Amino acid sequence: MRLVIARCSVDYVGRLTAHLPMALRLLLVKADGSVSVHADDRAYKPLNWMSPPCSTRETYPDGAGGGGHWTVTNKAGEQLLITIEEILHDSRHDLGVDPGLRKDGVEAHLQELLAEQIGTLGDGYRLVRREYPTAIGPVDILCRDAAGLTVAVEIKRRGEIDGVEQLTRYLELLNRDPLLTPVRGVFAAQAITPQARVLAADRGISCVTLDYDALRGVDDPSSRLF
Amino acid sequence: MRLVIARCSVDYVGRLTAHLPMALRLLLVKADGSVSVHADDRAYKPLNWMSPPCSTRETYPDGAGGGGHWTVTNKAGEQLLITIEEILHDSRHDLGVDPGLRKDGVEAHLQELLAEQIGTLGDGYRLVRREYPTAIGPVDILCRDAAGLTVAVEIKRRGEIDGVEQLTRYLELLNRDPLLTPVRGVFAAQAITPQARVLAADRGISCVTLDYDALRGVDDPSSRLF
DNA sequence: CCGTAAATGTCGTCG
DNA sequence: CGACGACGTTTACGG
Repeated sequence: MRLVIARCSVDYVGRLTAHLPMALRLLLVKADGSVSVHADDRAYKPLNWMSPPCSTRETYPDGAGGGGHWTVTNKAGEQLLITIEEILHDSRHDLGVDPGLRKDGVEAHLQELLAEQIGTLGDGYRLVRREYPTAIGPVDILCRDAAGLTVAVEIKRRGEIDGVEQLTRYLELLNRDPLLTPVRGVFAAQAITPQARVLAADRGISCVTLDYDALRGVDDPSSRLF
Repeated sequence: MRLVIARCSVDYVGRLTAHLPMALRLLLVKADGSVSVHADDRAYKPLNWMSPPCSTRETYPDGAGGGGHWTVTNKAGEQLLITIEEILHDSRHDLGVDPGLRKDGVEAHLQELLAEQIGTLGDGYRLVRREYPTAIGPVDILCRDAAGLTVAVEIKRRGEIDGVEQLTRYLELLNRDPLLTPVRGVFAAQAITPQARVLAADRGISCVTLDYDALRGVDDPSSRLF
């Protein structure tokens, strides 16, 4: 990883054109060749960047002390042009390969847990399958209730209006299948906004709030007392 | 801006829980107090971060040379806990305020171009107006076809399912206006996904792919030969 | 590699 | 402050 603090201007020509006037910024060059330009605010987003794979050509017409140009190019022909007036800091550091991030609490995990414990939705529920395919995308969970009627479940971490819309589209399609219809909808999330509840009720979709810790608790062997 | 290269492990507890095992990484502390943790790959996204506003508490129990803890907290109570084993580099740089990015547009430009060249949609089409107002927001373009029937156009750079939903809502409203009904829908984008096409067809909405260069070419004076 | 959905999305704007 | 839509979205996952 190379860290450069420099007075520079930046031009990006690619999916759009963008320009940064001359100012002091951090140039971050990573081991994969990627380049990002950071201002002194906003944690997440660089002002400008080039994602890997890409390559950089550096030129310093007036020698090592003077200004220079970096031209960063990728396969698609997108370009990041960095014009450097002055370099205030330039250091390199070998970090090695990162062991990577372990996440807990995402939607995929919720889906796994609910599929394993489909009885959470009601007694006698049986799983048909996860990621049940339709022409407009997979339904999170398809199952049958105690009466044998089909139920489509959409799972979100946060239940908002667009999730209800998504489930509505699936239900419309699924209900055209004579082998499945009538298909009922269940909207399951850790938290559901009032707006989403109103829309769901209007569409005849029932809402279920999921207790992540409870679902995980039943599943996690380490939490069992016996 | 403060740049720290350190052997560290990181735990995030907030909207989810995440853990990074001990490894060499870049810690980037910006003037707004934000903190991000970068590995030596990927230009855009840090491994972990805390967005501003947030505050950091640093403790070094064994003195300046030894390991330490950074606890970064925000208003919502989310926490980023950084355990530092060793610091290899630590520098501060005053960058000042950035003049900011100038972008040269995408979707707005597409809309202008298509409005100017509404005949792209078919012979005899006439523009009624851009940004035609409705109760739930403006329709990108309203026009009439050769037969004088009303057509609502939704324009996206990338045509996906959300765009079809948006246009559907507009059509529902517009068709309640006795002066306009029947209103037909056209979904126009540089590229349209298969599932968006399926949904559009299902809703009786036609799809048009836009050639940005061709639209611009007709418009751009610099490309004219005479 | 393409298509689709999730994201600690982030970041504007507008009510 | 919350909802909505755009983003050079980026990123992960499945066929």
